[in-house]
Amino acid sequence: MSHPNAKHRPASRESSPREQGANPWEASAAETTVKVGLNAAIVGVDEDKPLVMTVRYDETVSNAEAGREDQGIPGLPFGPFEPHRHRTLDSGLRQWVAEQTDLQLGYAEQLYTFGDRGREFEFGGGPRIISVGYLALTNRVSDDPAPLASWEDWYRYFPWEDWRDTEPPVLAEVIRPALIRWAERAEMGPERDHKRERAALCFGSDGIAWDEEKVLDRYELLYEAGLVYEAARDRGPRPDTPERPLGLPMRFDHRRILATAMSRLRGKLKYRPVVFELMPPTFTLFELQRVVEAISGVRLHKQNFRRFVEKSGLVETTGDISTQTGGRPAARYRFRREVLLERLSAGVRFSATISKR
Amino acid sequence: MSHPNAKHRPASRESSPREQGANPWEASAAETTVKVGLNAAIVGVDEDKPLVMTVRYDETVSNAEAGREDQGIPGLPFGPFEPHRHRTLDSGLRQWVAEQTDLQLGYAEQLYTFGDRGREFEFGGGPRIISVGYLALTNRVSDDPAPLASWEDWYRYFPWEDWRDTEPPVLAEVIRPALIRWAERAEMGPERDHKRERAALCFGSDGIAWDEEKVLDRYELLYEAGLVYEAARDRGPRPDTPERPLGLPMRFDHRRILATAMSRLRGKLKYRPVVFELMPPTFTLFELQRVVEAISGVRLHKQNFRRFVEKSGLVETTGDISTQTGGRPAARYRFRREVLLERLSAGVRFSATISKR
DNA sequence: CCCATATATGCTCAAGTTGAGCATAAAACC
DNA sequence: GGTTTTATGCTCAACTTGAGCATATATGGG
Repeated sequence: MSHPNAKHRPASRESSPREQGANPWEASAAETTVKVGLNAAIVGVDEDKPLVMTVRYDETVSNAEAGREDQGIPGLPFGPFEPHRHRTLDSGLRQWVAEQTDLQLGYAEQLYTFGDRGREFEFGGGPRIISVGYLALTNRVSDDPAPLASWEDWYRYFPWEDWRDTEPPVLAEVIRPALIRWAERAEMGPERDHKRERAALCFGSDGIAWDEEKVLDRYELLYEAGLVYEAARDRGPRPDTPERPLGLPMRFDHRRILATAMSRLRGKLKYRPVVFELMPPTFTLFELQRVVEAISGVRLHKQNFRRFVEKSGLVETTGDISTQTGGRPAARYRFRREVLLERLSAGVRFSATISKR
Repeated sequence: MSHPNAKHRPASRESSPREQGANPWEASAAETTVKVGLNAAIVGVDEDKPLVMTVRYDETVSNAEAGREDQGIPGLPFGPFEPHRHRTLDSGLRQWVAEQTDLQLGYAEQLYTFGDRGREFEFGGGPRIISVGYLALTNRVSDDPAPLASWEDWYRYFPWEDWRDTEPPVLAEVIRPALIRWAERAEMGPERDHKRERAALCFGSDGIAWDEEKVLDRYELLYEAGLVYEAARDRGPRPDTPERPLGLPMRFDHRRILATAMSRLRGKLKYRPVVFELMPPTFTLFELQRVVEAISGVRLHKQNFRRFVEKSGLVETTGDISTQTGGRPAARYRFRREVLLERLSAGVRFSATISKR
């Protein structure tokens, strides 16, 4: 049985063990040498559009490491960790981002380290590549980025993740039917049941609610079922590859890293005051709500949202009012940066409501 | 101002940038080559003792990479990732653990990837080493481990983390006074205030409650203040190095990885059903509570704990009763593994109470 | 100027959750 | 049989959450 929190896999001996008590570092250098890629999912919000920074390359990339079919497909800012040039992983990431996007990162946190990137790096014979993914947040979305860099609406890559107005039609029209076929291709019995259940858990259905935090699980399921471009790219055409693959693709495993970032951010929003990294210095409560909704992809109950935010102690009014709201003017607030040092630091709690606020 | 959730650091140009649009992988191999260490914090519980698997080495380790002063000091099971031998990071970890401890890992999750290990690896001139830390959970604590491996009470490494009976005396006797001196060594003004506040936040004090999840923050503060062995080992003696350093040391950065594991596990306990990985197939509710208390280091309210667990749907009774409890016999339960597939999956919620149950 | 329409903001209410403790049950030990 | 120990049932007040009603104050059109 699979485990949603972690992998249960018997430790098969892939080659012969060493003798007890040896120093594991004594293995020869050639066997232990790898390259480490640093990848940034940089997130911002413009009005009600969640944005991710992408980079395209002007040269034609031809070596095996760069992915054979990825020319022209944009990706996240990234570059190799260079031990002699970078003091830490973190600072290496910041340098690459600055060079490629002209953005000076503020908030950045490590997401995950991926060791298996499908198969695209297994030929070419060069050293194995490992990706360290980061999530970065910024409010500088109107600065001009470098020529090859640009902000993109993240729902272009994940159209099934935006439930703010309605359930995305692609779910009923494409995804759920394709996942049913995917399950049917397994032989009848526990495996088929398990696949069906997994699909229902990830994408919701009769009785199972949509969980906006499961972005990564959903992407990985679509990849496994061969419904995203990257699956065919990495493993050859699949039985059910649709004519119009789901969402826009990215280079390498960058869409997976973005999915990881979205999951983490949607989760963290609820228990840490991270939204404010995405806000301008002052804002109205409704602007704050729109940003939370943009990130989480669901609508919130307005009065309860303000009740929560006001009670939390995370913000204070500036005294100004904003009259550009289209209705009664709204009070402007600022984030109380001091609370980052207080024990109370809660995040922005919310629970989804059925459209309409 | 520091940020408790992530690092805010300006991206200083540590060396000259490349031209726009270049393929970052084209940097020469020598500049981008590193070694990756896989490290496992394997956790189990015996009665009410939280255990971590440690390994000692019988040979004298002499090369710079292994840490100059670490001979004889035990550490976590670890070994380098070997691309030709290991299919994934995960499977590499499992192999090393099997070889060094004779344990077949079940649940394992990645914790964090550390790129800067203090300074102990900066000389020697070999390739830079990066550590990927994992948290693993097991209930096989009574199996005999390999000769050089052994289970140790994790509070031997973190004596200030066990609040089950009383506030650990070392806090009032050693830690808090030393941290006050550490803050005083900063010049008067915002920096000193900030240090004082950070100490109070980490270790609690007037009005600020103990937060059992901040294990890593506390360890890092003690390291910075020079109060743990590893600080003197990595950076030379500090002004305030105590005669009796705090807790037992570990090799390399292994105590930091263990602290990360403890933080993650204490947090995750509350929202994912991970405790059950530490339990035998059947157990009484009080046995379950003792394990949660062992891990979290705080006492829980017994009636409320059972109310929560029963309501959660995570367990079902087996029909058996356990008569070895010292009092009225207790019903035995088993974990309903099915719930790992259900949407409801909550963790084990609790909040600390002031000793006494 | 008045009205329709927007958004902002205050307030209530029922249902559920949480923290704490009282009370009783059923073993073991003497 | 009484004491001790743990198990388990139950209550109660305080607080939180989800939902919606009502009022306030802008804007724009006639």
